Amino acid sequence: MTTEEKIFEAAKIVFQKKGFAGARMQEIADEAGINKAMLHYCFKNKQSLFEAVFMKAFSQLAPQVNLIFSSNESIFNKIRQFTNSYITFVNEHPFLPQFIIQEMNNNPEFVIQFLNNANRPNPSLMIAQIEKEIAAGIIKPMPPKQLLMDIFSLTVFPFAAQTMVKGMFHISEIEFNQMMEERKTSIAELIINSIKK
Amino acid sequence: MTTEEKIFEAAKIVFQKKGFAGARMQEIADEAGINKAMLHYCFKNKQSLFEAVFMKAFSQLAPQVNLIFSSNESIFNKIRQFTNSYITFVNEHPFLPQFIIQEMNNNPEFVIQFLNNANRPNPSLMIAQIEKEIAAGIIKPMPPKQLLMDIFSLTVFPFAAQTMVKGMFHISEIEFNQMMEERKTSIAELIINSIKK
DNA sequence: ATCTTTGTTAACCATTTGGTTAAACCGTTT
DNA sequence: AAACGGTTTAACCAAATGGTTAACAAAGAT
Repeated sequence: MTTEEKIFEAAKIVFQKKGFAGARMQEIADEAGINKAMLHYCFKNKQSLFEAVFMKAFSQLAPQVNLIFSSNESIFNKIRQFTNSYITFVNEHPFLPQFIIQEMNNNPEFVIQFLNNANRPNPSLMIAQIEKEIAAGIIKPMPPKQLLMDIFSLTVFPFAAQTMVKGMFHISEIEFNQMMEERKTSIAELIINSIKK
Repeated sequence: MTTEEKIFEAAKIVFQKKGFAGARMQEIADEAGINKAMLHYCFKNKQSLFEAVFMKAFSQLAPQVNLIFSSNESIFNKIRQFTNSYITFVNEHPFLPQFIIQEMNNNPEFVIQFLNNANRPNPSLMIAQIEKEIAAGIIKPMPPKQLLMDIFSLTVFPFAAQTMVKGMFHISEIEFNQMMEERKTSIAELIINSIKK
């Protein structure tokens, strides 16, 4: 692993744990096991190091979302694929959703950047498909954006609110993961049942 | 409004916008229109000012959650009441959910404090009721915690991920609020439909 | 061998930031 | 009006923090 990679991995850990404002350059250096000056040798400054980490995180997650938006499957199968693949992915990167949501709320200017990102989540195709399937009488009439919001909510929220969920239900990491495993299919069936005519 | 109240309100605004680490005492003082030294005259330090704000926020939100947990209604009516009253409440405090989730993730030690809070959300009664109604054949068999997670996810997530949702759907504040208004009933019916035998 | 480029570090610097202090302000009491 | 108490402020301070510098090491290139 090159020094730059070591720094990047360390920055990922620290930024995801503390957020942009809470992260300390020294802590990142310690985590990477190198001198603080190296951070500025490899990356311009805190901001650009953060942006590198954030954009990488986002561009890992975005394609997962686009799976549901642009495949040729029926709505039902898209939903099944999405909940499954999204939860599988996030299980291996459990801090990504809360990290992205938090930093987007704190630095709304990022929203502009991510809207220009090449593989940004683009819901318009999916919305069109929903409208078509409603018109065809396959699913019940409903605002497409609400359906998308339902899917995202059920899938993403438990990860975003992980700490609180674990605390409130008194469950361990392992039990939490088991619940998420169950949700891979239960969420999809919940949604499908509710929209199927 | 007393000076202490002015400070508290200003702190609420700044902490909710920037988080604990991102907030600056000077910015809070400016927002309150008073001298920085007054902050330390009224509150011991940044940490204790933050805790006051956070605990107030939490103790405003927690009772809303307990509505669903401890009333004597049927599950169906509890769900209807909860989605409605929670969304109504959060519409007037739109930053509370993301604030609480964010700071809980960043300072997990708060989870301990909030678990000792008198009016903490305590799901055990609700879980017992769900189990009873399953046994009675009123609702379909399912893990009670999953049902609670579904309810929370659908209700809280759109607020917690507000900035991203607005950005992805290209919707304004007003359209967002309209969507949330619709969700007051649509979420409840979605859940009820899915669990009703 | 030595020159050059790249990688790495310890020490340093400027600014920001949370927090303090001592004096001023102001309404109330005497 | 003088003394007193709580309130408010300008100026100040020490520590933390992001960032820089200049020296040093390692590895190729000539």
